[in-house]
This record gives sequence, structure tokens and C-alpha cells, in this order.
Amino acid sequence: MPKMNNKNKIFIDKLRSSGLRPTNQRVEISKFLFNRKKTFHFTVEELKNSMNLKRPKKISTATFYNTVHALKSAGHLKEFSLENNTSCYDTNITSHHHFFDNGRVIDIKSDKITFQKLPEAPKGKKIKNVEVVIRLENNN
Amino acid sequence: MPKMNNKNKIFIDKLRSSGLRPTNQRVEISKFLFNRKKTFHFTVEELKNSMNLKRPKKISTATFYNTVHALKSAGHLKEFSLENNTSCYDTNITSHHHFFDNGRVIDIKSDKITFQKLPEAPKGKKIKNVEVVIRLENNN
DNA sequence: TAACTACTTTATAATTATTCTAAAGTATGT
DNA sequence: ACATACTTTAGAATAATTATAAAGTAGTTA
Repeated sequence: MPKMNNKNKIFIDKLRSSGLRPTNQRVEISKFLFNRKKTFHFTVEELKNSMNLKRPKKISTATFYNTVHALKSAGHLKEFSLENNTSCYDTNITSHHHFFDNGRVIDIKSDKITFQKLPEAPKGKKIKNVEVVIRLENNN
Repeated sequence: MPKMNNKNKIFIDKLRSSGLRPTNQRVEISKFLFNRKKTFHFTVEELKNSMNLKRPKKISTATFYNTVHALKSAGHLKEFSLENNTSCYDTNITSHHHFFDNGRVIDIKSDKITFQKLPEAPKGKKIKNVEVVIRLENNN
């Protein structure tokens, strides 16, 4: 096998810390997801389509699902449900909130929403996180 | 057909206002959902199972889906997505929020959460609603 | 480096939630 | 009661996701 060059170290590290061996397919997925200036949202289907579009040799659906799940479990991706019951993933793992605008998802920076009052967790439980969704509609 | 007695009027009205004729199946679903002291959460699958369990003549899956959808579109039910990408419905249609605790959903009264700061809607848009999910985990 | 073993990839089948279809049944206006 | 448009139903179809198992590959060991 070809020796991995150093410029991929960061993407390989994300895989390793997710318990995944850095295979070619996984490294390409990791690079596609994290080698960018801006974070973004995607469904597995969208990821698969955009990555496979230009590839002569397609990466299989199962590999996309496996890799995305492992990255998510390790905390490298955040998951949320869309209205149509599909999973959407976010490469922005910092605490933040969302606008939902007719199927379009827009990030809201964490500091744009603050609480005056929050309930206490039931006994024996503690709060893991708080997520706000602001649903939008067209003016008038 | 037997004349509907008055005690079902309220359940029939919910159907009528959802654009549905009050057939026997629909009236039974409407009663099952709304003829109770406390509101509750359910998935279509759960609703179907609990209603059909004791019935000699089962109501079909399609009827459950159709009826629940129409009730939801008319505003008699609220819908939200669970973590496992199934739709969950809430007979509590007042504005409120939720705890998510390992698949269990618990209502949070609206006045238990208040905001200090909320972002403005992007131009051309307005806020339809704001929903908060507080995810719980076990204490240590 | 060779060889081994456990982990991966892949195509395909299976599953789950949901929607569609079309034939037989029913509510409602007249 | 008649006609008609709306319903119900079983079963097929779809979509997203997960499982399977055979062939391939990474990492370890000798």
C-alpha cells in the first residue's frame, strides 16, 4: 500500500479517533467533509451523490453510512432530523442552533440565542444539550 | 347508517375541520386521541398497535396515516421528528417544548423556558415558531 | 518481507416507515 | 333511496437505512 503523506494527517486522525482504519475511501470522505473553509450540512444521500459524481470508481452506500456514523459517534459530526425524517449531518460541531426554512437549514450562532429561564432536569438526569429550532415562513 | 350521537360531536368536529368525513374508523381514532384527561405522544405505529390490539376488525395502516396527517394539517396534532427518524405526534397543541431522554419524550410547559435574546428572521421571512429540545443524560 | 488476522468494502438483500393503488364500501346531498 | 364523491383496505411501491457475506486490505508478527 502507498504510504500516507502528512498533509492528510488531520483527516486520518479524525478517522482513527472514530475507531476507523484510514482506508482510501474513508480518507477521501474525511477530506471531503473537513477540508474546507466553511462548515456545511448534508444528508448521506447528498454526500454520496456529490462525491461519486466525478469518481470513476464509486464508493458504496454502506461505506458512506458506516463512516458518517462513526464520525458522528466520535463527535466529529452533529446529527439532526429533518422534517421529512431523514438524518442531516453538520460539520459544525460547536454548540449552535438552526433556522428551518422550507427544507433549508441555516446555522444560528450560539450567542444569538440566550435564555432567561430554563427548566431543571428531572432528578437523576442532567442536561446534555439544548437545541433550538426556529421555523421560518415567508412574510405575508 | 346509525345516527351519530351527540357525545361524539367534539371528535367529529375535529375530523370535519380537518376536511374528513366522520367515518366509524376516523371517529374511533379521534376519540382515542382526544377523549382523555392528559395529552400524550405517539407514533403512527404505536397508535395502530394500541388501537388494533383489542379490536376484532382492524383499522388499516393507511387509514391511520391518512387520519393523523389530516388532523395534523388542521392543527389538531403537532408533529416532531424523533432521533430514529420517525414522526412523533403530540395531542398537546399548545406551544411548549420537550425533554428528550433516551427515546422518551417529556413535555416542558412553555413558560418554563424564556429567552433573553432571539435572532431576527432573515429578510423576507418571519418566525413561525420556536422549538426547544433539551436532551438529557443520566447523572454520572 | 511474508503471512496472518481482523477489519473493510461492496453488491445485494432485508428492514422499516411511509405512501400509493385500485377495487369494494360508505357518507351525504337531493 | 340514488347518485356521486369520498373512504377503506390489502397489498404493492418507495425511500432511507441496516444487515449479509464474499472478496479485498491494513496492521501486526515472525
